[in-house]
Amino acid sequence: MPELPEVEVVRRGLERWASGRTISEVEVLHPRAVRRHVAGAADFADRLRGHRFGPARRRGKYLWLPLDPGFCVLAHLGMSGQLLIQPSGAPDEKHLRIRITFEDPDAGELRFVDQRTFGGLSLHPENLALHAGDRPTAPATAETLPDVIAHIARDPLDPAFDEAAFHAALRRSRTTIKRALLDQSLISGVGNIYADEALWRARLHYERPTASLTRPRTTELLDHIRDVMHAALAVGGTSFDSLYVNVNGESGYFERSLDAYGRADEPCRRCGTPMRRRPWMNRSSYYCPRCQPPPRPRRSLPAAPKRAG
DNA sequence: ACAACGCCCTGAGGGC
DNA sequence: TGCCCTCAGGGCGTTG
Repeated sequence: MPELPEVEVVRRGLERWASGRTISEVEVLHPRAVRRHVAGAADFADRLRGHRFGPARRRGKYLWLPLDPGFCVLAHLGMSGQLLIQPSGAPDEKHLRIRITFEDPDAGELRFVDQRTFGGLSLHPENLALHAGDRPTAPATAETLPDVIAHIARDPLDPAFDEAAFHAALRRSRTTIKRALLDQSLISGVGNIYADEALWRARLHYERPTASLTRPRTTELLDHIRDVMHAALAVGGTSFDSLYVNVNGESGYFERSLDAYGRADEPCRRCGTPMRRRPWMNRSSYYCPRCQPPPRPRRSLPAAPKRAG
């Protein structure tokens, strides 16, 4: 389940093994892998052929490689997607969906492998854009963004992440904290696993109303998100120094270092209380019932917080 | 406008 | 052995 740290590791691998290469051929083996490319698989292949990949970029869980100025190939790994560099002629993976070969025969080939087909590749214009979450008064940056992900907010590791704007959005919103963390238009790169980890570290229950968070609490939560992501990056970032673009969503970090996710009935690493799993939004939330007590129910539906001045 | 739900998809694993 | 059910869940289109 690739979240920001895993996707960043893939970006680094692409930067090393794909950027600067010129594409010779593209083979789409499953149409669903290019479903976001509305013009279809043949058009996708035709428009890539002969172009050269620029530097690998990332926004949240999205990756892209610029081609000619003005357009780019965008990738999302979904749940199970992998981008691999394999030697030419290596046996096809069972769930190989797209193969991109390079003019340099020694460069191997770039493969998109995806069991569950939630991920995919597509071609898009790349525009100068005022990014979601940016202050209108912020100085214009020279950054460009694929048009279809202009709504994706910056991630918490981005130096330009606007913490004040994020906190203001939390105060304004009538939702709960975990929903907000998974809302990629508010903050990007956080998925179910890192949300549960950061909430455990911050001792916040997943149903805590966002409007009740103080600014210091928001800052603390963001710091925990950054810490857990940096820890995952430190582990995952070490294993891509081969011909593989490491993509495996399971960076090894999972088994060893998770404090909340997947630990139902196991003792909380802080207080020993058995951890709980609760069904939540067609998925699961893991938390410690003692360290992360549920918020007290409101007498009535909370009105949007009004603050004078 | 905003919040929340349902669907897309495949394979692993459990129960019987 | 095999069948059916549940679970994993990011993002987007639809509904409320």
